[in-house]
Amino acid sequence: MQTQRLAQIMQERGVRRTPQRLAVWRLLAEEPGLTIREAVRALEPEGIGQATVYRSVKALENAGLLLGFPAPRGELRYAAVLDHVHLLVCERCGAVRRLHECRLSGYEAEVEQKTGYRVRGHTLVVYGLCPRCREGGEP
Amino acid sequence: MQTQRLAQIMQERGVRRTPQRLAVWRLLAEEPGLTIREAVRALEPEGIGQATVYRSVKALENAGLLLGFPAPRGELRYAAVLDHVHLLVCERCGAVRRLHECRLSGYEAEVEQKTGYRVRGHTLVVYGLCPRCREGGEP
DNA sequence: CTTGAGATGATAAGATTTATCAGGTATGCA
DNA sequence: TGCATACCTGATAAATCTTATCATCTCAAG
Repeated sequence: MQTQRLAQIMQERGVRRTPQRLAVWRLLAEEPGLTIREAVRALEPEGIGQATVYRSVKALENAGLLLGFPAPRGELRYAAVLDHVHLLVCERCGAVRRLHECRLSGYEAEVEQKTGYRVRGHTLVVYGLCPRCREGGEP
Repeated sequence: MQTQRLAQIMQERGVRRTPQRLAVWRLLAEEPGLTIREAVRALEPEGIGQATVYRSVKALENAGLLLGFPAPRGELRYAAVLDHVHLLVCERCGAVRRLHECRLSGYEAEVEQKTGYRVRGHTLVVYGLCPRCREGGEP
């Protein structure tokens, strides 16, 4: 289970491990692509307060355990991650897949060269239509 | 001037060309990396209503003329774009540069192959420290 | 087990975003 | 060019979302 690695990373990065934070992370691992508000509603029945959800998302994102990405309608949606991944998002239904390959380190080095920036990381989101939505008629 | 190309693209994509939308785009071209709210405040003196700014940002983003990206503190920030570009964002001062090279079409094809998704595009944001912030001076 | 820094929940306060509607204006066509 | 109309705008109100506050609780280091 990934729970072990999650615990390890939280430990390493000095992020306190509370049941609420674990619940937030798990929700966004099982259902990636929710907004914070949607997460608030999903966790309400478990007795987790909305302020806590907001704070947890920030803490986890800070620790690199959640990834935010812009979705249609100007929404900011989140997905749980452990390692560096790229996201593949369906523009129609919002389904999110993680892509575990990254060959952009060469690109990063090149950007450093050309710009003088110190590069620390990147976020790549690929947009398209998932197999199911590809088939389906118009939205 | 890019204004010509901008007009052309708006025409092509059926986005109505109003003074307000042009103002929003120009602001985010000169000062990329603003939140919508910051844009609202910047355009208030010009007599552009807040609702209009919100609507314009959505219309322009939809037409691929603005790019949204997640910034620290959970903010969604925007930059004006004409073509497909990658963004280079300074984590400390928020400076935004556009990178006009993209060699990810091969990657997109590969993702299509492997996942069955129909890929329509991608967003790549590289994070780091700009030369000035690298030194340690304040933003 | 003890202890203290930091997290939580409830609620209030504040900020952002959207809805509504009367009036205005870009754009296609004659 | 001038017209008609579909779409846009500004103002304001209403709805949502986000943060602040504070008393209490709990994780985790020793």
